[in-house]
Amino acid sequence: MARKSGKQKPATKPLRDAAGTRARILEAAKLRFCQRSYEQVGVREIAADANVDAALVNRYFGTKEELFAEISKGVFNAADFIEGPLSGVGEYLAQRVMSGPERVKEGANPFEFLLRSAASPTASPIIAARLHKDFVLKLAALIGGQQAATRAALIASYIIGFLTVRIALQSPAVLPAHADKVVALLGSAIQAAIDDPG
Amino acid sequence: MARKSGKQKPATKPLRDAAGTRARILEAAKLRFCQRSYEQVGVREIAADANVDAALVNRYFGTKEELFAEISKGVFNAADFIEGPLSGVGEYLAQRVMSGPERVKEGANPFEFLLRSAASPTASPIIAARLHKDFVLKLAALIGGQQAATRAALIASYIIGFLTVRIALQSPAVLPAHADKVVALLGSAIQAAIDDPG
DNA sequence: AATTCATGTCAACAGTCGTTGACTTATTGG
DNA sequence: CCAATAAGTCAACGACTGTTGACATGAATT
Repeated sequence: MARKSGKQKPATKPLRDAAGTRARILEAAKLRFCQRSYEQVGVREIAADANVDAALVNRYFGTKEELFAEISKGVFNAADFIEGPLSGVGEYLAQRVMSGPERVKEGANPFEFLLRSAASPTASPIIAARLHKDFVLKLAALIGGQQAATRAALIASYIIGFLTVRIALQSPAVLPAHADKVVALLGSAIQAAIDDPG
Repeated sequence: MARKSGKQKPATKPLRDAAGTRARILEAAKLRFCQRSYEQVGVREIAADANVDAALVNRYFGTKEELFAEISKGVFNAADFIEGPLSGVGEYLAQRVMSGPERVKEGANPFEFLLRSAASPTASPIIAARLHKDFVLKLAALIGGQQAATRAALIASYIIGFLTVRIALQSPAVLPAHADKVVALLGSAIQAAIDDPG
């Protein structure tokens, strides 16, 4: 019953699947880079999570830096954050950011990925380019108006700062108990940057 | 003329001055920790800046972590940030943060020190405790009202996020050319957290 | 002046890191 | 069925790190 007898797809899954292991390495690395900084995530650690040898990581991606750059490509997705009319985006983003940490599923919060390695000399230029191209400019196009990129960057900075205080520093002043106040203030700050006439 | 002949103070400065070298190490370390993260600042590097041997650093401060903790004691000073009536604090802080990076003199921006090592597993608990005790709680006492600590932590998060985008990521969207817009939006966001009735 | 103690220097240990080359094993094509 | 190639493993290199103990040298006290 459990054994498939179909002829098209191989019944016995191949012990060696390049695309599969490559995907496993990518997934394991993404999770790790969302937890710790670029320097503090080791290739041996990533390899162990993906159940492969450490040498395979370099074999597939060249260097650790290239692996990081590969992951950063798919991390930011402005469309995933902005949906619906612009009027309620501030509160929506604030709520989503406030209730963030427990949602560590397949997606893996882009801003968590960012803030972990924002201070890394190797990783920060890579991250900065992604933030600008894949978030700031896209969000700027959505909100429009004068100096839209500057306003969009400010929105990104609000989110990054809050997640730094909440996740990295684990400040007791922004626990879930204070979610209402946080969402109200952070949400209106974001909304102010969106609605600003320029 | 140049040589002092007083008897009280030694005219020839001693080649070996424990307090002096200790201070030089502390100063050199503070500057380095404001530039890079805890892990990426080496004790040999600090020692070279202070013109001493690397072993002396451990001799004076025990471990690198204890040295970091020692520095973090004097970094935050809420009174240094908040001055005058509360009505103009938002814009004042925003302006100060916007024109920050070039002011790398003796003071060394506390938030620069913070954001560099916010993602370090070793340093972040130390920093988090200082931020809470020496900034959030003190600022909360100043602004008053309900949930003052939460509002103060939000103010800290705005500053941290902006400096992360501005200094660590060097975003082209928040260059000095856009200072007016940045100060207006960031300033009113901070002011909103201050004036909030609770 | 001689001894004692603080101050500074040197070399080395033990560990981790990214990376690489040689080797083994499985899969596929002829 | 055998050879060729892809996929995976293993061990090791070289460079770095924080830390420590033994040693040298300055200053200060008796």
